[in-house]
Amino acid sequence: MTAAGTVIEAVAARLRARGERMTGPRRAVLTALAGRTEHLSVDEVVSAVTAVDPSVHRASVYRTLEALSELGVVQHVHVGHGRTAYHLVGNDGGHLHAQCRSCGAVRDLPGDLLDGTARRLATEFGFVLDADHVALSGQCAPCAEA
Amino acid sequence: MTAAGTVIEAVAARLRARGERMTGPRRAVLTALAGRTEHLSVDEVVSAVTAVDPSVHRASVYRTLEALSELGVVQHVHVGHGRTAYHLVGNDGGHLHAQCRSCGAVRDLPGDLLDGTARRLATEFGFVLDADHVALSGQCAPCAEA
DNA sequence: ATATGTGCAAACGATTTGCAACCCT
DNA sequence: AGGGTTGCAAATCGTTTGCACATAT
Repeated sequence: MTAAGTVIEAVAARLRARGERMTGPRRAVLTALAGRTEHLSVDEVVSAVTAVDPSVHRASVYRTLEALSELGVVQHVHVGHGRTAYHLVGNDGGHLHAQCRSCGAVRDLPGDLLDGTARRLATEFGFVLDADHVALSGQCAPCAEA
Repeated sequence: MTAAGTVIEAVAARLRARGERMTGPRRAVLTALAGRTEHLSVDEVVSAVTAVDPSVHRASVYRTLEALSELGVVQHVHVGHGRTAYHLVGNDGGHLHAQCRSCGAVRDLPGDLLDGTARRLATEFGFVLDADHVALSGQCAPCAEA
C-alpha cells in the first residue's frame, strides 16, 4: 500500500468513528497532502487535488481541510496577508514556522524554539502560547542580504 | 496645541520633505489614532475618522494608513483571520503583541520578549526576526480557564 | 434508507484600483 | 499651475454558504 493509502485508511477509520465519511474529495486531498512535505497554500492543494481528480470542486477542498483540521489530521498555519498554509500533522512532535516577508517562503523551525517564551508568557501574563499557529515574520538569509 | 495637533505638525513636515502633503483625511486619521492608545482595526479607525470628518471615505483611510506606514509614523500588526490592527509608533521603543484566539483581544507585551529567540534564529538560521509584525497566538488568562 | 458530502453559483468581508475631480504646495 | 490625493464605484482575492443532488454507510 502506498504512503497516501495508509494515511487514507487510518483517517477513514477515525472519520467513521465520528459518524463521518471517507469520500473521493477527501481521498484526493489526503493524497495531495501526503505527496508533498512542504506547507501548501490552498491554491497549491487545489492544483494537486485537480491533478488527482479534476471533478473536485474548490469549495470541497476548503470543507475537507476544515474537516480534517477538526479531526487533528491536518494543521494550518497563518502566514502573511491573510493566507493560510496546510500540512499533514506529522510525527515530528510539532514544529514552528517562519515566513520571509520579502519572498514569502515558509520554513520550519524546531518545535522547542519558543518554549522559554511560552513559560515567561504563562507565568508573567497567564497567556497560554499556541506557538505553531502563526508563522513568525522576518527575512530569510538570502533576502536579508539583498 | 493638542496632542493630536503636535503629531499632525510633525508628520506634515515629514510628508512635505518627501514631496507629499498633509490633507484633511490624513489629519483625521492621525487625530483618530492619537485619541486612542489601543490597537485599532480598520473599522475602528474608520469609525473614529467619521466622527471627526464624515466626508472621509473608507478607501482614503486605507491609503492614508499605507502612506503613514511608509513614513514610519504608523505600524500595523497582523492579528487573527486576515485582519490588521494599526497604531501610532510610540516612543516606548517598540512592543510585541499577543492575541487570544478565543476572545480576539490583543495585548501588548514587552519589546524584548523575543530577543533570545531572535538571536537564535539569526545565528542558527540566518533569519532576521521582525518580532512585532505578527501577533503571537494563544489564549488569555480568562479564556484559558473557561 | 438516510444523513453526510458535494458541486455550483452566489454571497461575503477585507482590501485595492481606475478614474475624474479636487486641493495642497 | 501642477501633481499628489480623494471620493466613488467597480474589481479583486480568499473564503464561506444555501441549496438541490449524489453517495457512503
